[in-house]
Formats: sequence, structure tokens, C-alpha cells
Amino acid sequence: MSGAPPPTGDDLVRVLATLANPHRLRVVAALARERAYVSGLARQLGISRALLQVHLRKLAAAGLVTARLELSEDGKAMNYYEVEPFVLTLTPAVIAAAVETLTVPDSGEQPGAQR
Amino acid sequence: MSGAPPPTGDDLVRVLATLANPHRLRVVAALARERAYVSGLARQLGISRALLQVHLRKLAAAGLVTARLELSEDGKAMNYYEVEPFVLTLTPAVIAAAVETLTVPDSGEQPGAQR
DNA sequence: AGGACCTGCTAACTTTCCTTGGCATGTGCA
DNA sequence: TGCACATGCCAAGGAAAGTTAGCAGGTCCT
Repeated sequence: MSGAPPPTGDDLVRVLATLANPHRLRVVAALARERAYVSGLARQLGISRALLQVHLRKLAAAGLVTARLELSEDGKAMNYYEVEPFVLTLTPAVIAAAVETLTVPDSGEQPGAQR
Repeated sequence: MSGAPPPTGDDLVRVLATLANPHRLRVVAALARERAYVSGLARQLGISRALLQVHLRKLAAAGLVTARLELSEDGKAMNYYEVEPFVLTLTPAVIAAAVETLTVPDSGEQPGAQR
């Protein structure tokens, strides 16, 4: 009835940690305008490919962007990235709900009930 | 016409970085239920006061919680914290807008136009 | 006076993240 | 063949964040 699915605590932390970086925000902003391939995006943002690779990987791991390997007309393999149309609403209430499903970093975590 | 004020890029990063931590999420969740003072909250969360202090300070710096110093009936100074009723909606579009106001960590940053 | 509360701070260690540079692979074209 | 462009990965140093332990101050009650 809401609009976005309730994120689990661990997912929330992962997404927030991923988004909490200027470079990654710029990447999302750039991809929101138009999809791009790695080398081109690196030039556009003025950062090294290696650095961009790391950031793209984290964004992909958080499910915020997706990669699509394509063959260009001249036969080169281009890895195109595009943003996932996510919608995340953050309020004390949704955080309180997400915290209920937070895994404890301590001993072994199993997906049972905590408390 | 929306609901929340458009966050500046730097503010966004700060808020996201602040929220991207299990301890701090737990703090927000606890305070969303009921306001609390430092020592009591530390006991409730099962962490040390020193650690909680650091996290509370970051949350306060991001404007997510506020502190209120009160004198209890028995004369003790209690520092009560409570959540700020924030509402943050995250989408590729709002991120693209926020990125426009991102400060470059490089030389001297002045609030002019970037690019 | 001593114990039980409350508050705050700092130094120091550990862990994680960020960033760079180099290396390896492949395709197309002059 | 050599250059330009694309992809990827890994090692290593530096910067930032998280965490602990300890110290110091205050009030109240027994």
C-alpha cells in the first residue's frame, strides 16, 4: 500500500553506505541522465578507470545500477551501466522498522529471530 | 509542491554517511520510540557511553537528533536526545539535483557554479 | 567518606575505505 | 606490427572511521 518495499536493516546500511560517497553520487547522477560505458564515464567524471570500477561495483552490489555488456558496431566489448529506478524514503519510522531486521556482527548470524 | 527541501550535495553525503551505520540506526530507532538520556540509552543498546557519545554527536551534527539538557528532580543533569522528524526521499533524480551543489574536495571551494 | 548515579573529554589502536599505478587481454585500423 | 581504445584485476600506501580504556567533573543518598 506504500510505494517502496520495506528494506531489511542490512540492506539499508549497505545502500546508505554506498550512496554516502561523492564519486558514487556523481556516477548515479551521470547515469540518471544517460547510460554510459566505463571508460567514457571515467573521462566524463575526470577519474581513473580503476577508481570508477570500484565505485561501480559497489553501486551494482547495492542494486543501484546494473551492467549490460554489449558489442559495439566496430566489435569492441562495451560494458554499459544504467541506474535502477530506485525510490527510498527515509524517516525515523522506516528506520525503526528496518532496525528490527539488523544482523548482529558478533558471533555467527543466522536468519532466525533475534532478541 | 514536494514535501522535503532539496538537500545540498554536501548535506546529502553527510546525512547518508551518518545513517550508514548499524549503531546509529539503532539509536535513531530507539529515539523514535522515546527520547532518552545518554547513559540510559547506552545501557538499553548495550554499548559503552563513549561510543554512544560519538555516534550521538554525528547524528546531531547531521541534524537528525537534538540534545536537550534537563535537570532531573533529584538535581542530576540529564542530557536528553530526541529524533528530528526528518523525511528524506532518495531517487536518481534527487541525487542528480543534489550533485549539482557538490563541493569539490580539491583546491579552495567557493559556492559558485561548478563544471 | 564512599558508592551510585549523571556528564564530558582525549589518546591510541584497529579496521575499513579510498586511491593510484601497473599489468594482462582483446579488437580494429593505418 | 604498432597505436588507440575497450575490458578487467591486484598490490600497496594513505586517509578516515570505529572502538576501547581511562581520566575528571558533578549531585545525591547512606
